[in-house]
Amino acid sequence: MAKAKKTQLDQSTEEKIKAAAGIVFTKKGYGNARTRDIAEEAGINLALLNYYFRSKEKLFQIVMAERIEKLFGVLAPVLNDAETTLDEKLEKITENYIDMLLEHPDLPIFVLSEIRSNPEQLANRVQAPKLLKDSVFVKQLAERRSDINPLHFIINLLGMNLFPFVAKPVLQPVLGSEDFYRQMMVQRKKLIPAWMKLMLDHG
Amino acid sequence: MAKAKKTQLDQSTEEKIKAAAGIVFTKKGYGNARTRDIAEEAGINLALLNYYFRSKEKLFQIVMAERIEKLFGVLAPVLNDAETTLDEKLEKITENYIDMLLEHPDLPIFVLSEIRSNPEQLANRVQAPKLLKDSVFVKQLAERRSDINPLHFIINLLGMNLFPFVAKPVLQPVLGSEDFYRQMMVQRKKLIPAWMKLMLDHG
DNA sequence: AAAATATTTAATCAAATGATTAAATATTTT
DNA sequence: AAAATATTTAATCATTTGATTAAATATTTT
Repeated sequence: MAKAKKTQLDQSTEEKIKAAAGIVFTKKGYGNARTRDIAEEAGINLALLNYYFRSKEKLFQIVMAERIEKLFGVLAPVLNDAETTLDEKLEKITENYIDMLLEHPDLPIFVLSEIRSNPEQLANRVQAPKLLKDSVFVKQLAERRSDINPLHFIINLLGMNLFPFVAKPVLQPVLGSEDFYRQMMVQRKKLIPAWMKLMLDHG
Repeated sequence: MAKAKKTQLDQSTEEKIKAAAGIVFTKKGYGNARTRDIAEEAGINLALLNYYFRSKEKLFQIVMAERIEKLFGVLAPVLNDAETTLDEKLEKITENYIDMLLEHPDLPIFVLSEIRSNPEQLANRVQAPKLLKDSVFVKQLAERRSDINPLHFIINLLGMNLFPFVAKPVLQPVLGSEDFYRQMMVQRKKLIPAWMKLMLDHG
């Protein structure tokens, strides 16, 4: 059998296709993406795509699983860290999200819009319920402000972090250059935790 | 010519098709939507769809123009109202948005995701720049807090209002029933202006 | 090197899908 | 009512697109 080299090539070509699929799916969405686009983006033959992954659908599932993990995987470790304070968690989540999203700006809109057009299949992959009920974060919040509904608080935190990326196609023209957009988001790394603390301390 | 009755039927059938297109496009997105789905949803023949609107693309443009107007048209009149205070504007925008979005929950994700997959054609239809630079709202904010960047402030306002709808497919399972989701959003009509005022008064 | 196995491609298929056509039916005008 | 016009449909076309096949090439094992 062709083992050593096979594995090497496998990885290389398979990864190339996966990466290309990620780019094309994320940019166009499942329905607008053509398998030929993906093959071209990967610099390979169309048949090869079906040789490695059985179908467009299968390839999409793999890409989507990675993306969901990337978008929501940031949360769990921070929310459940017993060593950090509530304030530190707000800072950490914001910094992690904005750093990551500056690298992958259309991740949120891609994941959320695909979930919308196929909720029964995708929505359950995000195990948000646990985090929002049993996490250390929720307990810390309850101790400090038992009158604040943790769900509202988390929606605000995620909204301030994710929304500017979801709305990027609309905001970009307002801001002009890509660079100025970036500056705004970097500013928010400090601002968002401050606003969130405001909600904790007053109101 | 068949004028009177023609116009009546025109309206009726044309509107039926447009409404059906709105439903199908909004639910599935352009790429995943089939013209046959739309025809079926409208209860008419496929050919009739092409008789009234030349193509899927043309029909989509019409639906999209309506949706963009619906999503962003709420803003301009309120932001430019010289008769209301800044605080009143925050309340008005929040109430308008949440009332409207409870009726059309997937409007934001639809519009934003279609803009993303076709920015060159759609992004410029939203004339956000003017509102965010010359509006009465921005002037009032500058008078009260010249140190606050109005763009950050508006992103926060829109994020708190729109994000829970953009993320609805993910939040819904957390909340359980549709009814509880609705309750949360109704609560936010009072909460969001309060949080925004907090940012104005402190920080 | 020969055999076995894995990888890649060009060519092709079959189904889905947007669009058209020609004919039938309904409505309006004269 | 007849003619003209508008509306609707069934059938069909042409293209796109996801997928397959059979053959060619490369790689690994023996």
